[in-house]
Amino acid sequence: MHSAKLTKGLRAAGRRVTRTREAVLNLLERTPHPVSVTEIFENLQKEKVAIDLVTVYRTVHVLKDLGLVAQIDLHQEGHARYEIKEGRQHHHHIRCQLCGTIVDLLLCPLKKITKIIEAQTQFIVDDHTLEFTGFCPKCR
Amino acid sequence: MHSAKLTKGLRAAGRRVTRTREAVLNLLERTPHPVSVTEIFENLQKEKVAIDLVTVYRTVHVLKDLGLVAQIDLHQEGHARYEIKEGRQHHHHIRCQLCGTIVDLLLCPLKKITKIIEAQTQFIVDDHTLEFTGFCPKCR
DNA sequence: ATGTTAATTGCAATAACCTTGCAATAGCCT
DNA sequence: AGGCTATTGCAAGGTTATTGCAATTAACAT
Repeated sequence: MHSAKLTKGLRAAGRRVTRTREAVLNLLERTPHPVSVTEIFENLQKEKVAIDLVTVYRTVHVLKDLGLVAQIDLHQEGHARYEIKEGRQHHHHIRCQLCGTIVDLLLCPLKKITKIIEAQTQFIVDDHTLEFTGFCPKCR
Repeated sequence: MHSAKLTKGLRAAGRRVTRTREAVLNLLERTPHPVSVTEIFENLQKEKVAIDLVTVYRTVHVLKDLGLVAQIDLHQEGHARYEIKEGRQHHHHIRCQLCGTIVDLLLCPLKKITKIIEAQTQFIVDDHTLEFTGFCPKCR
């Protein structure tokens, strides 16, 4: 219910540990898939946590800057999602085109590919995004 | 300067061949990287093609529905891009984090992976998106 | 504990991107 | 050429995200 990483990170950045930051991070820790700002806001409201939507936007930015949370932009969704980074290995997602269910993929086939791309393009590769879409077991 | 595919596709869908649709498709055919709606609009204005921004939005939707154009959503850009599909093989992109340059990648390592993912998740995989980010030769 | 200082919050307003409603325009068919 | 109706331009509206500012509150010193 209380994150040492959060306190440490905020302090190191000259920022403050607040109720809202703990509430948002805690919600993300309990949520097993990437969630939108609106979903964070609505879920906190259900739990009677008083927070403004704007504060949620600002908070996910702070958590992202601290490296505690990752921003996930799924194809054609029109809004960002966020998921906890701490304690999770690098992974990608697959999303159902019909019901919107998002499932984690625990493999990433791109480590070897990166070197090939660097040789081909003369870029230094820093990051990548990968997403699959299709039909989930219920909708197929 | 005139696309048979466009005429054929539009007719088949009970739609009309118009000056603006030809102008947008033609611009995309001449542009070697994915462009935003605003870029399409500005480039056409430079070429003295009279067209409204709203019409550009509507036109890229039509071209996408016809399968002539692909929508590309790059990570954290906040707007869609579009590129010509006709005559181009399946590919992905790498984008420079500093100057924004987008370069095509002519390889796709995901065909084999798809089967593994289908076995793992019980999804039927329909599509995927892949994007690399990093630093281009000029900015590295 | 209490006061001081500055980061944070909530609210309203604004921005960016995209869509919709509707009258005027212009393809397309006969 | 004339008529039907898809398309366009303009204005308005929608959604997601950001910014300005006064009120609040965390953090620190006394």
